[in-house]
Amino acid sequence: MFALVDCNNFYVSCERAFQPSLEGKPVVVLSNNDGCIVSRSAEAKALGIPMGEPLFKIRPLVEQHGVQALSSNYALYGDMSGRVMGYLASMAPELEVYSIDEAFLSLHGMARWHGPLDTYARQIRSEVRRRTHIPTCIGLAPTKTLAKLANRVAKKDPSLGGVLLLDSNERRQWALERVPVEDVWGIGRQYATKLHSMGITTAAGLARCSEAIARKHLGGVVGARLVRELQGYPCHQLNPSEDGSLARQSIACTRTFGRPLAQFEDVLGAVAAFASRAAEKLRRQGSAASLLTVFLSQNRFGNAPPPHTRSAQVTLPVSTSNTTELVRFARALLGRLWQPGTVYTKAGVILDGFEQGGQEQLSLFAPDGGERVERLMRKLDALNARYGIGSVQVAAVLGAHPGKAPWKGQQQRRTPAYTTCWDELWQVG
DNA sequence: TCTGGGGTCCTAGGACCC
DNA sequence: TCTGGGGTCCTAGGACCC
Repeated sequence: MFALVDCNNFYVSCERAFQPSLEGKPVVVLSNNDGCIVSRSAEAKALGIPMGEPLFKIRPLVEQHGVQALSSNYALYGDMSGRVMGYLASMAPELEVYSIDEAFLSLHGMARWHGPLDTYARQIRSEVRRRTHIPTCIGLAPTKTLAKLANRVAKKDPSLGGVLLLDSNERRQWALERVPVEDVWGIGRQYATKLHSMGITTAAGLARCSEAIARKHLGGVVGARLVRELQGYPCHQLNPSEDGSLARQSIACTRTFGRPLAQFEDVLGAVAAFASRAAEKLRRQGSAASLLTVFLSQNRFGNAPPPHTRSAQVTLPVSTSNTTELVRFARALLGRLWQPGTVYTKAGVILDGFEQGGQEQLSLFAPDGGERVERLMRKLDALNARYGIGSVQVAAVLGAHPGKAPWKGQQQRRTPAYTTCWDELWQVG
C-alpha cells in the first residue's frame, strides 16, 4: 500500500506558519521577479485567481479584495520541506521525496503494527500540522497513481477529513467516477483534449480503456502503465530517497532577467553565475557532469516568430564539478550563441551526463592539481554556506558592473528568511 | 510597462559497429 | 540487379510533473 502525503498550498502555508495574521485571508505567492502566481490560499482560489496567472493581469482583483501577494522565499520553503520530510521519514520504512511538498510512503505490512491505515494516516496528518503548522492531505491506495487520485478526492471533499483509503474495488470505483480525466496524474492538456474527443471524461472511463488504446493515444508504454495503475496493478515502484535528498540526473539554473539585456558582459555575468550555482548543486550531490548546455532566450510574448530560444551544448573532455572549468566552457558556449544587436530576456545553464567519481578522473589529468581544485571548491562551498549564496564568486560572475548585477530581478514582497538566515531570525514577542 | 523554475521519461531517427 | 540483422549511442523533441 502506498501513501501520498501532499501539503496543501505549500508556499502559502509556509508563510502563514510564521505570519498567523495571514490565516483566513486571500494570499498568493509569486514566482521569480514577482511575475506569476505559484501558490494560492483557498480564499484566493475562491476569488477565481488561476494558478500560473501573471500578476499584472489580475491586479484589479488583487487590489479590490486586498489579496496579499508575497514574493517567493525558497530558503524558507526548503527548510520547512526538510522538517516535514524528516518527520515523515520516521513514520514509514521507506520514503520517496517526490517534490518540495509531496512524498510517497510505503506502508507495506504496517497495518499489522498500527491498525487501520487510514487511522495511522490521520495521526501522521495531525502530527505534521502540530510540528510545522503545515496542513496536508493523504491518499492511500495499492498504486502510486491511485494514491495520487485518492489524495485529490480527499482534498476536494472536506467530509473525508483529509484522508482517503482505497482498499476495495467498490471504494476504488467510487473514487474513479468522481475524478475528471484531466485531473489524473499523467494526463496533461494534450491528452485530456484527445480523451474528451474520444468520449472519455472520467478516471473511471480511462480505467476501462484497452491497453492498445492507451498505447496508441497516451505516449506508448507510459499510457499503458497509467491505465494499469488505475486498474490497481502497480507499475511504478517507490524510489526511496537517500536521507531525504534526491540525486538528480540533470541540474539546471535558469532565470528570466530583471530587464532585457543586450550587452555581452551583462549576459556573461548571468551565465557565469548560473554555472556557478549549478556547479554547487552538482558538488552537493557528489556528481561530476560530462555535458554542459547553455541557452539564450528572447521575449517569447513579442511579435518575433519562434524559435525564441537557441542552445549550444558541449561534451566536456573530462567530467568535472569544478566551478572555474564549467564557467570557462559556459563562456565559450555563450560566445557561440551570441548575436550582437539582439535583446535577450532569459538564459540558463544545464548540467547533464553525470557519473560518480569525477574527481578521480580529474586527478588523472592533474595528479596534484586535482586535489588542490577539490580543496578549493570545498572551501568555496563552505564560505558560501556560512556567509550566504554568492558571497564568494569567480570574477566573470561580477561582469562589468561592480554593483547590483543587471540580470537580477525584483523581489519586493519577500518575507524574511525566518529559519535560515542569521539576520532575519523570527522575532518572538 | 509587467508573463517562473526545475525536473522526469519516452520515442524516433541517424551514425556507427560487428 | 543483387546487397542482413541486430545492437548501441547520441540527439532532438514531445509530453508530463510540481
